[in-house]
Amino acid sequence: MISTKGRYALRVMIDLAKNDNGGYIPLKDIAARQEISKKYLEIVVKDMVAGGLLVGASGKGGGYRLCRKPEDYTVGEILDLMEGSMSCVTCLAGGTNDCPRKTSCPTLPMWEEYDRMVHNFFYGKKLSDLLNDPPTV
Amino acid sequence: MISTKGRYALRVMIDLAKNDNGGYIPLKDIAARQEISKKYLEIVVKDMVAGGLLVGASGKGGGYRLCRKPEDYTVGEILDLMEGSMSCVTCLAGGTNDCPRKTSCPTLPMWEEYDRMVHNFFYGKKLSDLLNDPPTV
DNA sequence: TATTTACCTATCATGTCAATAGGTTTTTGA
DNA sequence: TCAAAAACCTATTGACATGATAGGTAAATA
Repeated sequence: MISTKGRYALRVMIDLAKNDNGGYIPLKDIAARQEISKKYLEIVVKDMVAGGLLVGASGKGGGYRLCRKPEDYTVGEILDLMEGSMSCVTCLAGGTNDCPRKTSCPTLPMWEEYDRMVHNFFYGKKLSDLLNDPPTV
Repeated sequence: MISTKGRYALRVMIDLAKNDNGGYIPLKDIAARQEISKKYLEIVVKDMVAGGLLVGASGKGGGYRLCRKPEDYTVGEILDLMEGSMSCVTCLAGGTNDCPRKTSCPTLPMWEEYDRMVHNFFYGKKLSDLLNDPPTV
C-alpha cells in the first residue's frame, strides 16, 4: 500500500510542475492548493530535498522548485525514495534476502516476478505522464 | 506489502496440497513442517475456513483439507481473502471511491491501471503453479 | 471415556502512520 | 536596517494494525 508520503510527494511534484513560474514556490501555496496540512508537508518535502528531487530556498521569496524537467523524473524513483521499500514481502525488502527458507521456498519466484513487474510499471511512468488532466469518466 | 497472514495462508495451502493423503491433516503437523506458531496459524486457518478455502474437522483424526483441486484455486482469491484489500491506495480500497478529488486527480488513472495489473497477475496464478520445486539458482 | 483435535475470546507488545507543536535559522525586500 | 517570510529542525502524540500469546470450550473418534 502506497502511504500518504508517497502520494503527497507525487502531488507536490505535479503541483510544482503545473505551477512552474521559473522561481521558487512557497510550501504554503502548495499546501493550500492541495489541501494538505503544511506542517505535514514539511516532513515530506524535507525527504524530497534530501533525496535530490527538489531544491529548497530559505528566506523571503524562497520556496521549492523542481531541479529537472518533468520528463526526467520517473514515478518509480519518487515512490522508492518516499516509501523506503516497494517490495511486497519482507524477504525481498532489505538488500539481502536472509530468509532461511529461500532456497526451498515455493512462493519466492512468484514474489520476485511480482516485484519486477511493479518496478517496471512505476519506472516506466514519467512525471510528465501525470500532467495531463485525467479523462472525464 | 503482503502480510504474514497472506503468506502463511499460501504456505498452508501448499503444504496441504503437497501432503494430501485423502484425509484430514492436523494443524500441529502443518505448523511443525512450516515452522510457524500453531497458535497463530489457528487464527489464519480460521479465516480460511470461513472464506471457503479449507474444510476443518474436529476431534481425533480431524484436521484440515483442501475442498477443491489445486488448479481450481487462484493465488488472487487467497490473498484477497486474507489481506482484506489488495489496493495500493486508500481511495480504491473500499468498494466506493468517495475521494472528493477523484474527478480531477491526476494520479488516479495510474493507480487504477496498477490495481488492474496486480489483480490480473495474482488471479492468473493458480495454487497448482506453486507446487513444483523452485529452480535452484 | 480419554485423547485428540478444531474452535473461541481475550489480551498484549511493538511498530508505523499521519499529524501536530513549537521553535531556530536564513534570506529578502521595503 | 530590520521585520516579515520562508525553509528547516526536533520532539511528541494518538490511532491503528500487526504478529503473536494465553487459556479455555466443544466435538469426535479410536
